Amino acid sequence: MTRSAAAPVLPDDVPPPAAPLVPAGLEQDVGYRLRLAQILSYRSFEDRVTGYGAAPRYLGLLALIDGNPGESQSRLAEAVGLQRSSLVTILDRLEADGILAREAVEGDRRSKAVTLTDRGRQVTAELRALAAESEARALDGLDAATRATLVAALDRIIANLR
Amino acid sequence: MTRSAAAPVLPDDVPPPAAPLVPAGLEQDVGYRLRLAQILSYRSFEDRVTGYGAAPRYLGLLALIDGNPGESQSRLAEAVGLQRSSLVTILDRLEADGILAREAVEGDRRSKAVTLTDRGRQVTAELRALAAESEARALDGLDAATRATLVAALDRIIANLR
DNA sequence: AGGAGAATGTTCGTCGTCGAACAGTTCTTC
DNA sequence: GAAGAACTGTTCGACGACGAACATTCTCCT
Repeated sequence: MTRSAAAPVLPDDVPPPAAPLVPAGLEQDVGYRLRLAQILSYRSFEDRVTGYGAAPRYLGLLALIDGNPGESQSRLAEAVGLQRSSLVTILDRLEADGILAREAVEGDRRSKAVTLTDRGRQVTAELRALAAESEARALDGLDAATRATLVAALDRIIANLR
Repeated sequence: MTRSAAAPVLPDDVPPPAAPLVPAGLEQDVGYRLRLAQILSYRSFEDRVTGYGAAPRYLGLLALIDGNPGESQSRLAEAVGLQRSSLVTILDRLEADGILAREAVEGDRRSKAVTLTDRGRQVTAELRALAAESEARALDGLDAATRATLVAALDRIIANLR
């Protein structure tokens, strides 16, 4: 990073690529990177995908319902790290869009079983493919072993904080 | 997940620990984990720290200003992954709290140089210590090599998406 | 010079998320 | 069995972040 004493030959009419700012004292902080990586990753995915309404933002939720049909709203909320109350609005919209359905569950008249519709499953599948593309860009340059370590480490963090 | 044919010996009056739900098709997805880990990590930190007003939420920003005093709002916003317009409100409050200051920069009357006050530096230092505690909990069980790989991988992801 | 274009910080309307409350239902415990 | 606690989904008010505008200032070109 230190500019060598030997002046560069080419005229630097091109400004240096604006060395990324580094937070003092958080040089090794994981939380800081976690937040930044998440914001950028999310944005890059949403910018790339259009025409699916609110679904892309909630792909994680949709995949969760897909893999665990009939689950209650409470458990879904906890699994995706959202508040029960927040989930209500989200499910309202996705239900209005014909992507999922809330059905009565026999044996407990309080809770509702959340399920994907056929259309919901199709939309989820398409979004999954787009997410995979987006993720490939994000993970470019990381070999398989590093990716595996990354996934395992994140899982451990999630488990520690749950 | 399939229940073995051999019935468990102990009476399971204790319900199974509610096996965490897994999103179908995203079993290896990094974006999903990134978001979840970030939400939980953030929440755990904010729950643990009280009495600092709005500062904890913006520790990353404060550390950034601490390490790069005099930087413009635009560059700060980009570095921390926020919108320029969002940063205005945040800086307004932190400035009102006496944590930072916006000074005129000579040579460009558009931009303003953001700096920490003495009090701001002290608050940042205290929050940094608290963040380190919180992070220790999150990273429990990960050895030094794994942590280093994690940090490097996140840095790479951030660089790829920037 | 001088005018088009870009960059800076800012305001404003919109929307998503939270947290505290609530009514209805189920569980627990005496 | 009946009352109290615990859980379900829900509503409502408060607040944060966004995106599109804007006025001001700077830069670049010819």
